[in-house]
Amino acid sequence: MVKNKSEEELFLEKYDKEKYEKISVAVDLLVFTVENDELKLLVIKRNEMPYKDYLALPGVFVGVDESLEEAVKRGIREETGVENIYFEQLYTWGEVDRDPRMRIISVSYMALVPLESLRMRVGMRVSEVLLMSVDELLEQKDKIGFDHGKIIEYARERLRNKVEYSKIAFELVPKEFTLPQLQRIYEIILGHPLYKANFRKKISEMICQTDRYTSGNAHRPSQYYRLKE
Amino acid sequence: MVKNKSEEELFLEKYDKEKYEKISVAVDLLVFTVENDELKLLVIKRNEMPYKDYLALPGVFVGVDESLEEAVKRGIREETGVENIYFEQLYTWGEVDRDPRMRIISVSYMALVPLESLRMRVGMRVSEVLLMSVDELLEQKDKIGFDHGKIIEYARERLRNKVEYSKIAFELVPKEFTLPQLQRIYEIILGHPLYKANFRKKISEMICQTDRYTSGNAHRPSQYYRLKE
DNA sequence: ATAATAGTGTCTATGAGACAGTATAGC
DNA sequence: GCTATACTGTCTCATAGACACTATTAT
Repeated sequence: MVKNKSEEELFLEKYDKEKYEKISVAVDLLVFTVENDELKLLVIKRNEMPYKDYLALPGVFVGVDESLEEAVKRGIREETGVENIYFEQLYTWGEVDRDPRMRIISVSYMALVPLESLRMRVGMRVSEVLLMSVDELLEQKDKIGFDHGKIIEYARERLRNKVEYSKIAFELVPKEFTLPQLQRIYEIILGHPLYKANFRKKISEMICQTDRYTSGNAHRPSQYYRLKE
Repeated sequence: MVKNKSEEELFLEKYDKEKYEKISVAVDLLVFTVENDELKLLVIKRNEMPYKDYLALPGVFVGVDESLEEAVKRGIREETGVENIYFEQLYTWGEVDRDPRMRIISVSYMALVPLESLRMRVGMRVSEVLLMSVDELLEQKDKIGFDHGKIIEYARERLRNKVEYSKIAFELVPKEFTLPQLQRIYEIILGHPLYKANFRKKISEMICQTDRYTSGNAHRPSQYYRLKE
């Protein structure tokens, strides 16, 4: 008796045969920070083929006994030395030919870290890690390897959107911050200036005062705040 | 005589083990539709261990030579018989123990299909596919296998959010639809009634009239519209 | 005419945006 | 007092929400 195989059955046969050729899974990291009034991203300069001398996102392969989040934490630790920073999943990229060496599906994660935390770890790095302006990066996408240019664009867009309706920007300032400082972060991410009074009204319910003030500047000092709760 | 294993032997053991233990990648499908004034989801009743007799999301493994999107299209075709429906990536789930058989990372995709398109394909299905109310499903999460209950909640939340700021609800009605019909879709997804006049103002710039009207009802007929562009 | 649903006009409260004003430090 | 930046008050306009009203079909 001839039985028609379902597509799934046929697929599983093929799948079994190609077991040795299975898909690799990686996490790609988009570590953002703000430096010199610019949004910057942690990238590496590749010193191997493929895409030798191109820029690329740092990333690690996901181990069989490792969750995606564990892989992300490990990757962040390896590339920056910092721990316990904010991150969130962005998108999963699965085109067949996105890596010429082999089939790699990559789950991208965006991490935000205040420059101060990153600075503490400067010099610890082994491989060639750079902080580059996101605007400049996206102006010369031909220097970015793999599909990472597209991923960076996606992340920047997500960051812009999320700044508007979430508290994500607070991840880019120290625990205590001034409002002009925070406003600068918003403006840099959004790419346009904001009105002081409106900005303060908008975030007023998210913050609470401290009794500390800036000092040493030839103008009125500004008060330090912290995130509420 | 006890013989130490050669390096070659050890390597082969390790290689073999890793070969077998690599990560598998699947796509899980959340096919939503609206039936009888309820938001419904396509689920399957499992007839195998693990989670035999539990409900679960349909899904397929991603082939080595297949993109994520190709896998999704294949899965949707296999489970519903329909083609060319809207879908978008939701989230990627990567806990180590989420499937007791083996390490599977699953990329979840949400698909929306008007009931009319689904109806055309009813009876084509092989395995046991059900259309179940999302509310009822989430009230009895203990009957849902794997981490799929969590995934369904995530998807429902995303759908709710996205209805508010996108044109996603139009994917659940036929190409030509009446405004009361569309409003009903919005209300079902959001879970609360809307004011007619406000609803119409809000979507007025997304739609354009046709010259067709409903007929045969004992009340004023309603006009058919279509999505602009 | 009535019942039932389709469709519209408009008042109000809320919030975003724009701008002008006041406050306080170092020099 | 001057300069530079911090901080605040308030007007306007667009929009979301609430509600009352009119319109059109079959019976």
